[in-house]
Amino acid sequence: MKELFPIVAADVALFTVLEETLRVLLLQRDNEPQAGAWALPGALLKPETDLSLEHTARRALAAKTRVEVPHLEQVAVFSGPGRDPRGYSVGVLFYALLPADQAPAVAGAKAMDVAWSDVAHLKRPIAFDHREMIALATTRLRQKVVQLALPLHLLPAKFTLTQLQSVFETVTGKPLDKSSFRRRLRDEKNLVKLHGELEGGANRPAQLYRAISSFRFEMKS
Amino acid sequence: MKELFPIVAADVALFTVLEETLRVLLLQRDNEPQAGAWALPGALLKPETDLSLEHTARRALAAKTRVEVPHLEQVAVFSGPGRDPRGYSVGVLFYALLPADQAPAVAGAKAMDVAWSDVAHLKRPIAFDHREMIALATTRLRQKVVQLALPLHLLPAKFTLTQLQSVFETVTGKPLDKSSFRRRLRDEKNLVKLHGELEGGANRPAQLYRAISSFRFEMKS
DNA sequence: TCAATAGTGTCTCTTAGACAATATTGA
DNA sequence: TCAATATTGTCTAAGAGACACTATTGA
Repeated sequence: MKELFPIVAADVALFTVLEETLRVLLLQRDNEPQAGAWALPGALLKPETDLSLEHTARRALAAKTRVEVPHLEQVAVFSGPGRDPRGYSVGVLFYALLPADQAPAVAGAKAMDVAWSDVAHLKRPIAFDHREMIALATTRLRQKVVQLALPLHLLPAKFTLTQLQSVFETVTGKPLDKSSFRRRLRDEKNLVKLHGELEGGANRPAQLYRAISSFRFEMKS
Repeated sequence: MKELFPIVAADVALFTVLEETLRVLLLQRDNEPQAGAWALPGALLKPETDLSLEHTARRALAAKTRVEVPHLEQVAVFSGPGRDPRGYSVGVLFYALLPADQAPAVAGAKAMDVAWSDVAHLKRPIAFDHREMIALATTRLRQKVVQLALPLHLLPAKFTLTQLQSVFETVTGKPLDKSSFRRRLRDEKNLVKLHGELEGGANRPAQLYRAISSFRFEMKS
């Protein structure tokens, strides 16, 4: 009987950048199956309450997190009889971006079962097919950013151009020329110069910017 | 009770190019709900037999079509309580490409309930949220082609460069310079020159090409 | 003044687009 | 030869990357 209805779930790859590294949020599973292994936050679809699978995804994040993520995007659907021992399952994968300054609020020092893992070196045991999910979500995020979709959702509301470039380089994995990068930013007009300044350890302080209010994290062409 | 389990289905936007127009395959519904309206081919997930939702999608095409489509790709998931009056539904949308020379085999003159509709002018009544699905699948296809993913699956196995350019222009909706286009084709090496020739109504005959055997319809960067 | 980082200017090389010139066929 | 389309070549302009130069701060 259970075979007639698939399990439907939403899983979320929540990314942030810490220490110049692209990281994804993992939770250690308490229960079987795969107790002890690390998994993406996820939740089963509740038809009575969820207006869509995006709602399910947000609910999954809210359950383990206190943070509101601004950006949530579909990546792909994974399906099949062998993904989950509990039965035929359909898993809809999303990805979301979290500014670095909010990352500590998610994985506080207290929690042993929450981790921001470097996507390039996933050393923990990963549950189900979540390793593949992380790889695909990472690729998708990279593609978007390479096509010059500004990953502003990974930055705090106010940021310097150097910080923006650093996030860019971390996500894409490639260095960028400062001059060209700033030329591009000037031409597209997604940024607004603010009139306060920042830091300056022992050097020239940097201008702060914010995104224009209508900014959207979208493809270009 | 039915509320606890969502309906899970795969729908396919099958594209081809006829008369310099990008077209999508529509079927007229026999049964309620929405009898008489036109819908994308689709099928319910059968957990007992479908190894994945891509299988479900292929099965949906096979049911109304005799054609094997080479290329099938996920677009997005649509979900919610209001999409289908039969209950909460989760619909996974795919798109597929069919060479123009195989299009007649699908919608033969006999069938009144099969149509290749111009995606730019959908005049028939469209069932459910399939109009939105068609729009999204079209956008996705366009994006891929704009990024110079050669839409070779829309062409017969052998084709001329002029035919390829024409398909390109039809899908993207924009004219292309012949010289630049051929330069790009030469640089990427996805085509093989054949040594037979074609037509020539009253003019110079065109060289035929085919895709290299390892060709894949993928993003560039 | 020095170290360190922010910000700007200039040069070159690649590439896309415009457009012209040549080639080849049947009628 | 002519009409029609295929194929190739050349010029130009915009953009990306390399790299150097100037600016501003605290120590």
